[in-house]
Amino acid sequence: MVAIKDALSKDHVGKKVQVKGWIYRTRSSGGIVFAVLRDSTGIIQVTVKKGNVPDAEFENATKSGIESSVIIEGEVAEDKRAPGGFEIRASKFQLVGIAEAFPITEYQSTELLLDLRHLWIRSREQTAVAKVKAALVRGGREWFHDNGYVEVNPPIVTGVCPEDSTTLFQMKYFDRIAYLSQSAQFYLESLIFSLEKVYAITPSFRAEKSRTPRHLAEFWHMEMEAAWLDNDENMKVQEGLVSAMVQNVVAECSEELRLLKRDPASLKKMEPPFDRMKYDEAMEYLQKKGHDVSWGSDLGAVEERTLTVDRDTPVFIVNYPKELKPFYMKENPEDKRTYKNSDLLAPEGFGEIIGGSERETDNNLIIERLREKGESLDNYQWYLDLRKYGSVPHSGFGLGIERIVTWVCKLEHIRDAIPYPRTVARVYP
RNA sequence: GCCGUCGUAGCUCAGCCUGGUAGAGCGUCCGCCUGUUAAGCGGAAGGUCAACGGUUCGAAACCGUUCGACGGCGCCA
Repeated sequence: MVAIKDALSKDHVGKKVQVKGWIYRTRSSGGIVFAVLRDSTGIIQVTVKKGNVPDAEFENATKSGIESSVIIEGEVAEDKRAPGGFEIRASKFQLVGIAEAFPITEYQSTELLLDLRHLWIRSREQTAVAKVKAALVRGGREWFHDNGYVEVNPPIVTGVCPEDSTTLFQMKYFDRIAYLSQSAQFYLESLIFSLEKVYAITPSFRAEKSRTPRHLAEFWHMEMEAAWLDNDENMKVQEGLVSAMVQNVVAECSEELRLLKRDPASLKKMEPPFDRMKYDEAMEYLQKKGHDVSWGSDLGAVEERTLTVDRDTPVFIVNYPKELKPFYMKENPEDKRTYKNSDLLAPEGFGEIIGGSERETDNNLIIERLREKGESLDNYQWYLDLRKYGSVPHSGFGLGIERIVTWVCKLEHIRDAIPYPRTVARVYP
């Protein structure tokens, strides 16, 4: 058995091969059937001529529609008339599983593709995205490993979360209520006191009723937390990690990038350091560009686009006003109106992929901020404990894996960065 | 939560404004075709026009309500 990608080469010309796959396109012309065969590695045209295979097999070839699974044996030939320049001239056509009329045809609506997601994920684009995503994650894991980070497994079912409690998914947990995790941050913070440098890759859940091309209710979260790390060092970790992830895609996914129409040269530029822009500078820049913003304004989708649309590498926006960010961030001693934090925005208008900060170590400040928000301290006792027993300066961040996939694959919508996107309107299939 | 668009054949859509017996392309089925490129030619089947209510002699069309989907904003990663 030969992978289709490998059959498409001069090495195999004149040789007999066996390939297994699914029919991607098919046309017949009386005594000859042209079937384009797809496997996980690529596509190749197969020609089945009457007389070259047993009559019963030829009959099967004429009636096998798109997505029928087949095993083909035949000789590889170079032929300009074949898509891709090579074809297999079948001497055996074994129909394994005949396909009913495939519901996804030339013209498709977004709605249909979402309803038939379990079939649409067979598409070449979805396959390429899945491979790029795997390469990104593997690149990230290797970078963490090479830099002394330990992968840990925080809980998904939790009693308390770092974000706004109105956006938590509630679940019945025996005879009480629990929540699906929005972030592993607090648990990672607890683990740095022994492991010092940790990371986790987990699903995170947000019950935000967001209807945007950047939001999922369930997304994969790559989070890191490290002791003895300040916010500047935190940004160095982020740019090192993101660069390594992207470079791994460049190294391993040239075919997928071609299919996705993403120029690898544009990704090769992702090398540290990334630009840093203070929040104040971002505001000035936006005002110059005609945005109606002032100090204290949040950066919305439109603002992020303006900040990144003309860039070809990511940019950190540093030191946001406190009121725009959560309570656990470290106050910036140089401007007490702000935190020691950063958001990393992907270039070309894609926007935020990472949010990170140095963490507040002063329990009094944390308690004060929680009280201002009207939070019950009871839920946070264990978190406050972390500052009581040998507290250290530390920082961390969360990276949205589907966000980075969307950017690297140049996708129009984040839902195509995951096989089964979970959004307000979709939990099926 | 807010703003917008849409729902007609298996799929993609036209028809709606200006009410009068439901259309096209693709797919499917049948026939022809030994070099097609999501081929070509001929034929056939296929519709409770999202649902409910109203206006009207007459509603896919006009009005209302509901449901569903999609696009955008906010929130975030």
